[in-house]
Amino acid sequence: MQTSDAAVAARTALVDTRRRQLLNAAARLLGRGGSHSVSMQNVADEAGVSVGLIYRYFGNKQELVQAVIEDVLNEFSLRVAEPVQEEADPVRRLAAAFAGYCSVVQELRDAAVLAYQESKTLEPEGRERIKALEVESAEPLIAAAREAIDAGLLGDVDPRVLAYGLLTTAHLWALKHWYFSRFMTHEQYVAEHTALALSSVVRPEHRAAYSDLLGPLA
Amino acid sequence: MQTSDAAVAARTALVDTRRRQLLNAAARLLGRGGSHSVSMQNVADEAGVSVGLIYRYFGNKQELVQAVIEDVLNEFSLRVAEPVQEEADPVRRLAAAFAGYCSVVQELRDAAVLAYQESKTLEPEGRERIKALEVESAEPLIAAAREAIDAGLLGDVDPRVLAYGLLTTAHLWALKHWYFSRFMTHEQYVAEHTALALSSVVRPEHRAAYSDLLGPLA
Amino acid sequence: MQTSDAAVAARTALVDTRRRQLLNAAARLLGRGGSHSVSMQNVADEAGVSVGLIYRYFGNKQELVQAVIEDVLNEFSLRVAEPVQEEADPVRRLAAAFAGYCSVVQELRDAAVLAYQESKTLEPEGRERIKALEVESAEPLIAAAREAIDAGLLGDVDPRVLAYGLLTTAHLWALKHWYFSRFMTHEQYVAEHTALALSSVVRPEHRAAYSDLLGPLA
Amino acid sequence: MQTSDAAVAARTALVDTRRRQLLNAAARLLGRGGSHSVSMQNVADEAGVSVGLIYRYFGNKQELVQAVIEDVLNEFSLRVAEPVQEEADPVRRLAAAFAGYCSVVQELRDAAVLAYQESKTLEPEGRERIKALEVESAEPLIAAAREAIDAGLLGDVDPRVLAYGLLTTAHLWALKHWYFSRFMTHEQYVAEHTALALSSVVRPEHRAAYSDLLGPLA
DNA sequence: GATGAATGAGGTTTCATTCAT
DNA sequence: AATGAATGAAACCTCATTCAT
Repeated sequence: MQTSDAAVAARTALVDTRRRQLLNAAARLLGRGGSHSVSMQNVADEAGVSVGLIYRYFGNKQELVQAVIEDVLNEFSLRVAEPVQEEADPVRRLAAAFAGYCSVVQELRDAAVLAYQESKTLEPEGRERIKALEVESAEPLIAAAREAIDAGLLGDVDPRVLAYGLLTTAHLWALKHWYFSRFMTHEQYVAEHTALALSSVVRPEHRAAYSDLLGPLA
Repeated sequence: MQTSDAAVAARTALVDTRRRQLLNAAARLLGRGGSHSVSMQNVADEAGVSVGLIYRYFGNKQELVQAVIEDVLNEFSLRVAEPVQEEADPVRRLAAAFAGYCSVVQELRDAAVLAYQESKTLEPEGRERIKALEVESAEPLIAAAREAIDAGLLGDVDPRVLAYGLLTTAHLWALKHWYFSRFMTHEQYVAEHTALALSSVVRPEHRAAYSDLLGPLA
Repeated sequence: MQTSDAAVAARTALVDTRRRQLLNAAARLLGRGGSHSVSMQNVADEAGVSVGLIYRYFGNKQELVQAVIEDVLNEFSLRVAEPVQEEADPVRRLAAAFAGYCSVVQELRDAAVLAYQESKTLEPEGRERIKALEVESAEPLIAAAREAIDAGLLGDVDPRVLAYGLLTTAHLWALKHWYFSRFMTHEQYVAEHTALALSSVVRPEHRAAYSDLLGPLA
Repeated sequence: MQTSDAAVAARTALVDTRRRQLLNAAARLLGRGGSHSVSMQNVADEAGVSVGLIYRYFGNKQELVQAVIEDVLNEFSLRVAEPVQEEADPVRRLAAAFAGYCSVVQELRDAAVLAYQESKTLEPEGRERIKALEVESAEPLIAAAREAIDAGLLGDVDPRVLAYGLLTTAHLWALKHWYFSRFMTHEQYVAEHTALALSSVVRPEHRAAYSDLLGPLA
């Protein structure tokens, strides 16, 4: 039936809208007051709905928290994929992916970090899913690193170690923002860490080609 | 009076013992079940004492949590100071300090990381004290980096950025231990990150002198 | 919208009902077992609701206790206003106001007195509000006394001293009810104290006019 | 045995000293912070002894509180007895007894009142003993009133009603001291209430004899 | 006699969750 | 679909009381 189809579509759309509305509200609260301020009542108030309604879209609080974290991790994957595809050179792809991570972190700041921390309170099953998503979100970096190594552009290094190091460096800004912002901007932070990371692995014979990324360490 | 003196000494010793007992119990719980599992009842049970007793040694829960975090941070400072003093060469001092951090992280693992995260729930005043301790615990690294730079051993880099990068790398093992332990030991992790960090900043003309630290990236 | 209006009205009514239900429960407990027996659990049980619900209507225990006391004081003001307005003669107005106080005391008995006593445990701000309400509730008595003095019906006396003396005399029945009830009824108590108070201040030349109030002391 | 006798005497003296020390400490706390501030720990601190020691002199907290109240009531009896004996005239004896009460109240202020209030938390048996003591402490007033009535000095009034009224008036200063002290001193308060009470009951033909007590109401 | 560390029941408060409307 | 009043388990904290020293 057409009506039924339309109704189903409308319902699905509403479900998505509501879920998004609630996830955003929760993320906003996380950013503002830390995990401590995420109560079901607060989420409801922040989203402008009733407490009861949350339970029509998320089975319980854990499911909501899990969804918020997965949402952030998905944002990472999405926001990194695009800049990566535009770069042909694998080293520049690596740098672009790192810059992508950094921009998501800068944007979501507290929410990004706090979402992580909350993960200790989740069920093992949910934790596994989050770990998987995290590994997945690191893939573009690992892939770029591996290709650069295979192309002989980088020295002998484990691509996973390199990639995770960059990923953590991206988060470091959110975690220690209170310290770094005393003496540098986020742009400087990204540039300096890009230079540091690349200068450690780019083979001497290719350094000249990336002098724009390596800066004074070229 | 001997008795009085002895009594006072005994009391002081007891206070210290109890505080340590409670801090350890809390740290153990943090490591096992995350901040979520640190209730006063749980700490009491874990320490084998009654709830009420905790309040003779810590004014309230926040004070206890604050003390746990400060305790961990002090442990960092202590454990890093020693290896650093034994090295004459500033670059090796940097490496030794990093290794010191890593060994504390390895030992306290979860407690180290989770203690940090909990800090979001503390009072601003306490947070400031923790930040100060953290900056202080990074000092040996920053000092070593600065001396190495002044000695012309390292390239042009901000010693604070370098130092905090290493500090975070040390924590990274605790945070992503579930990932890295799949394919490397903690020793390999330390060695590889030491090599990565140094190879990015040691001037080409001095690389040969540190080939033992730089490994394949030498 | 009708529904909305009706809903709002229903909610307001519910809020009022619940507050009253809880205030009454607390007052009942005060009367029965003293302030000692007013625990949130007891209030909840007495009112037939859950503990948590109390916190939807009162922010914390102090607010509840404060509200109970203010409620009693308001009852005094209300119950005294009416009989006072019906009397044209200021001396009779004074007597009517006193009788009004006494009847409230008789009805609320213990709650009335205990509510007072509890006030020592309140915040300074709340205490001030209670004092203000108390002074306010004494106003009708003071006003009547002042008019009677101005009309030359009473001797030279401070109307505030006279009024507060009567107010306390009213409370005295609640406080020492266990003593007086051995040998007199509440009606006799009111009559005797009315006579005592008036005979001390009514000028000799007007005593005859109030012989019904003065009784044997006329 | 002499030694034994002396030892017993010394022990008894110590017991009395300690009891007094603790009662005074408790009374001081009552006066300062209300019944709320009377915890065994606070009493111990205030008295400069350990918590455990209190239990060698009072079986439990209730016994201590009971003793504090009885102590205050005894103070009333003692302090009223003396001035009463010095007056030959029964009306002046009544006034002297009232003044005695007032001076104890003024001295013990809060403790006097708060001691009463606490009584609701005591065991029925203890309450009865307190009531008995209270009635007893009112005896001098009642006796004086009765004699004055028998001597034809006062009008037809129940001596118990008159006596208890005066007793409450004495307490009124402690209870509403915050109000009265705005516009009168304690001396004025005592004088005015003495005048009020006497003018209500002294027979017209004897008023002249007590014009010093009756003041402007003479 | 005296101490004060230790206990644990009981009080206040919060918050995830349910359910009648 | 949506509401929010109601619940009650569980958290934090206090304090009367005991007992080894």
